[in-house]
Amino acid sequence: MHDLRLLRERPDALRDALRRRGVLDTMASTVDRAEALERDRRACIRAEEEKRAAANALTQEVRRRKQEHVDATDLIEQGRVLSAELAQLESQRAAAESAFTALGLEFPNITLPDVPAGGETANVVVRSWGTPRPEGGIRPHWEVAGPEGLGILDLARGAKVAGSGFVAFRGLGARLVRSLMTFMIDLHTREHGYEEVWIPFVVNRASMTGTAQFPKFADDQYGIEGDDLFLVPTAEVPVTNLYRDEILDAAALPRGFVTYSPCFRREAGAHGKDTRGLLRLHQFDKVELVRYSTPDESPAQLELMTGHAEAVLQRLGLPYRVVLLAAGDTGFASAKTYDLEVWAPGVGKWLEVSSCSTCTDFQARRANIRFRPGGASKPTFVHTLNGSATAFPRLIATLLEHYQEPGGAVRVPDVLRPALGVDRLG
RNA sequence: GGACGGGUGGCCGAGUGGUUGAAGGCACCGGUCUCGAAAACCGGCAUACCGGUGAACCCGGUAUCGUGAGUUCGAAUCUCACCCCGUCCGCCA
Repeated sequence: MHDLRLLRERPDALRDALRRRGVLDTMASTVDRAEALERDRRACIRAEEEKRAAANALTQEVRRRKQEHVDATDLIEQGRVLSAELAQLESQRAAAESAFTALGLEFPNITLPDVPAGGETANVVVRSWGTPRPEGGIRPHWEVAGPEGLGILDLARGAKVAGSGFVAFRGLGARLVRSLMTFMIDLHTREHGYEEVWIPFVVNRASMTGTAQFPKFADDQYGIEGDDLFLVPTAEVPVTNLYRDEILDAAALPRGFVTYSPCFRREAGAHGKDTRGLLRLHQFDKVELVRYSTPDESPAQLELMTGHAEAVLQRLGLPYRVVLLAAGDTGFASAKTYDLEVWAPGVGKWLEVSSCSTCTDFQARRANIRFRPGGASKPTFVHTLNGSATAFPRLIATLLEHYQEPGGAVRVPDVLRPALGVDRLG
């Protein structure tokens, strides 16, 4: 959600932002309707407040007469009429208001000026690190990890107990997951200054709306039967909502939180696309970074946080590239996003293992997260940022492929050896 | 899940139908006093929205006492539903 005054004061700027995302055509009528509703809403407010002022004055007069023991039945009758008219206006305004608010939630964030316009093809590789390993002779991770190979990944039994898109890690595979969690959280707390948090893995509707999964992406979420609760699609939701409806201490900004969580996604509409092995799951694990910042500092904070995510890949020795997403490929809540992609020589593709975004004040408005700049002045919205650092399954896939040896064994990077207890798999 | 108690401004805490946006206290800000500080005293101290020439300042209006709905000319105060907190019971990792 933006400052909805934008709609009133600079509708062209809003239209331009939608054009850069390539959604202006589909949203044009939404903009028009929102503008009309906003006019209605304000007209209603004026009329209603005028009438209410009259009703309040009348009430005072009734009270005065009663104190003086003068008959007030005529005024009470007038009040009754006013009150009925008021109820009429109120419901009219409430209708316009809720329609307007609902529409407001449909608008994506406005991308920053340095984000290229256009769709996926306009994405820009801004830098890369390490040397991608050539594809020749490297088997895809699902072959080396499966029951015929290392036996650390059990796709069939994961599917049996839950369904396709759910996996079981076994033995050193399970231990690898646990090692990654420890490695990443330790890195971010000890070297990057993040506060570690452990959070609920289910959230309520308000939290989902705060970070903008709702209402637009409700179909992608798992809901819990009988309760108005939802499995977290990313730890960004509970962590960003930790400070919903609060005013933060300006002196404590910027600040960062790191957490582990499983992530649950229905992936509605993504069936059949890159679904082999660990490429796309309904449940996966991830270490997530969330930062709160003042508006001034947030662009630099995005660079900083992206660097923190990159550090994970560098420590693991995995070649990667940093991609600045074009406006049309940038997530709904994000104003600017860098994807981190690691080369997977077995699959022969760059795999996205991290997505680092600044949501500017978009989520902060929805979730009402503010800070008081310079002591006494009015509270303003913080900027929220989030980034995976990193997601496990695709990272495991690239580890299994990048460090694969001719016989199918896999070398373990140094940083994981202490926690894993071995220096090679197989 | 059951029973009872409770949710009032940054905090504590009065207030059971009518100048109550809300007593009092604390905290905070400004001032007087003081060499300075403390104490004391004086004053200030919510937010959002609508409008007054779409700035700042100021002025008028409206809303807000957990949330929503209802009763009433009028609701912090009465009714209902829901949410949250506490205590006890049950159940349970």
